[in-house]
Amino acid sequence: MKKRPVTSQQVAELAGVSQSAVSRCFSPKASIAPKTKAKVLAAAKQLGYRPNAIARSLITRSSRTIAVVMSQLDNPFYAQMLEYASRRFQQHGYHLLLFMSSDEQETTSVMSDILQSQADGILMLAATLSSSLAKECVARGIPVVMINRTVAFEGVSQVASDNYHGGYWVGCHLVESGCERIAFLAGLADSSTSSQRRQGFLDALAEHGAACWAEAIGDYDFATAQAATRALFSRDVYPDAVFAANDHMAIAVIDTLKAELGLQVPQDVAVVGFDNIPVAAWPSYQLTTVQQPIEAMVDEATALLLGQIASGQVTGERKVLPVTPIVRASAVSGT
Amino acid sequence: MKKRPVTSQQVAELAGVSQSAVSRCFSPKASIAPKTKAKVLAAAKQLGYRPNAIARSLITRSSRTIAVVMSQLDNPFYAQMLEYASRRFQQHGYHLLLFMSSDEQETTSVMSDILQSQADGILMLAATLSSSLAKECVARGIPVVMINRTVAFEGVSQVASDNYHGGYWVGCHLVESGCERIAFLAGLADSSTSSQRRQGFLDALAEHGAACWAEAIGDYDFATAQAATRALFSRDVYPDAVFAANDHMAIAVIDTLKAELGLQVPQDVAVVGFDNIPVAAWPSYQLTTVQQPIEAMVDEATALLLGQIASGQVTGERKVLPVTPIVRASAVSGT
DNA sequence: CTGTTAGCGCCTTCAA
DNA sequence: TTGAAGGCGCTAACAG
Repeated sequence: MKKRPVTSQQVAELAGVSQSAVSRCFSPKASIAPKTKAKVLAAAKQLGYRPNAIARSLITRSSRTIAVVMSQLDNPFYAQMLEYASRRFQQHGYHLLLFMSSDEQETTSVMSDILQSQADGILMLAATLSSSLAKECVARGIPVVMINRTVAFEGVSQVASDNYHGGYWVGCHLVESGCERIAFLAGLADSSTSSQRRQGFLDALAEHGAACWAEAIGDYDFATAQAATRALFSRDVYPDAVFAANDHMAIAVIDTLKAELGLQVPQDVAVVGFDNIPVAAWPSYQLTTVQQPIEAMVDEATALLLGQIASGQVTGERKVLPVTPIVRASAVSGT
Repeated sequence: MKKRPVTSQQVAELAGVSQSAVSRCFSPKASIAPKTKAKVLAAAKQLGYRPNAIARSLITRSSRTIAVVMSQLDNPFYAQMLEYASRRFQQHGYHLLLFMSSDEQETTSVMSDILQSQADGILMLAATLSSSLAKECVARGIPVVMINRTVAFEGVSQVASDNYHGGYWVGCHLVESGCERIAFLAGLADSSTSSQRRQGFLDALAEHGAACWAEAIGDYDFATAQAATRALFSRDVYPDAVFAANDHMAIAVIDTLKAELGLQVPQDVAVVGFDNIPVAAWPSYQLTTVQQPIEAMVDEATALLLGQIASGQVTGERKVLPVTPIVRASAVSGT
């Protein structure tokens, strides 16, 4: 059966001091005589005492907890982000409460749980928030940082990589490589990442006097991207280059081209992705892509959250971090 | 600045009832007159009241939180598990507190945080616990369930797939396919998963009058597995089959064989993995493997944790779930 | 530096 | 069914 945990009161009795003396021994900044501290720690060890973080939170009004809302963990890009974020916050004495939410409706119910959980801050990884919910967080003074997603509301902070210039680079690279029938495979229709990458890409083509030859939607999903690829290549004249809005889909494109359509990459079709997930570097793919600075993005988000928590001010800041083109075999210059 | 949240006291005043009446409106099983409840809910909505879960936990002594300890999130197999587990617990009104821990030493410090967090249960995904720590959890009545890892201590529950028979099947399959120089690529040396798979595999070979031709260690890591592959194939006579202890490494083997060594799979070398991660099904790999029942494993772990939390009894149970061979092109019968 | 005294926001007996 | 009262385990003034 569940035993009642040891309390600071019991430690105090054993050590022959007051309960608050025990409390002070476990608060970094409290002043306590070394001698009493030793007595208390001895008693605590003997009883197996651990401070109750719940009780502490109640009075300090700080749970030292960050709620993380994610939409997909099957994309290694976001899995990496989560792992790094967890370690980062752990370093600062914060813990992550994980919530999965696929759509905005689910997010609403999840946010209710988050608000009750008294999380000190909210980190959204590729998940969106309705503006009414965002408003409530701001009203309550809970900082929210969104990574790679945009919300039309003042007060929530946003961290993103420079999707526009990433897309722009891809456009330039493909045109300069001599490609003439360039297709774009979009991610989720309503995601800012996909539309910004697309816009930069289209602008680059336009500046070179070129245009996008075909477009399709892959929803950032493997199977959907495969279907889209089949559609794009179903006619006699097909694209000689595909820019997929992320690596996950680019891999799907390459596999479909090679295995189903008997086409070579990059000889027949050049393929470019976005993210630079580990798979992109594998010998079988050698995917040319645009690297997002995962760690820098998380560092920025961490700083934003912790800063706002410390100051008690929620400020809707926007950070855009530079991306890095990675040229591999799937789309080389001069193909 | 951070506003003080609305309390049940304030709601009570606005509704003209006592604070305990408000409390009862937010407890499912409490009895309350419909009329009062309506008044209270109206007042609560007007003020934007949300019950404070921290305060509730303090008195109910239940945080409705499960601590999850993971070692690697870059292996999609465990990312999938985490996602599914999160949704599963969410359904039951529990939330996950995420902790990353690479080695047993780090686990020790992480466990200290977990114990303080008052988590109602602990789920370990491919992470190990020292027996002293396990002992402490049991002593405190906190149920622990480990997935795919073993600990030499009574009291913690364990869920695993049938690694032995999975390995056994692989051994049979490769011998029956006519392979004669079969190599094994181990995962982490001290992991039960790797050693059980190996044992089943060796037993199968022995029963067929065969033996393992070579062994190497890949630590469940991509780069290490690549290096191991180079070593295995550095001599004139090299293996005609490789059984990698998981898919992640099997993919590394295939890539290294194809890209660096100019060998064909399965014509020159048959390759088999373990897990059946999504990548295994991709056209470029078509990896023959042994599928672990992810959802069944998590369901089992969930049931064990919630059952023990409900009963207040921690019982060290062991569940072994059946695996499913998946034959794809990387190692077919009669090669 | 130490003990005493109030609560943090809520649940839960106990009477009414 | 409802209100009043007493904590849950701890931190944070305040005196001493």
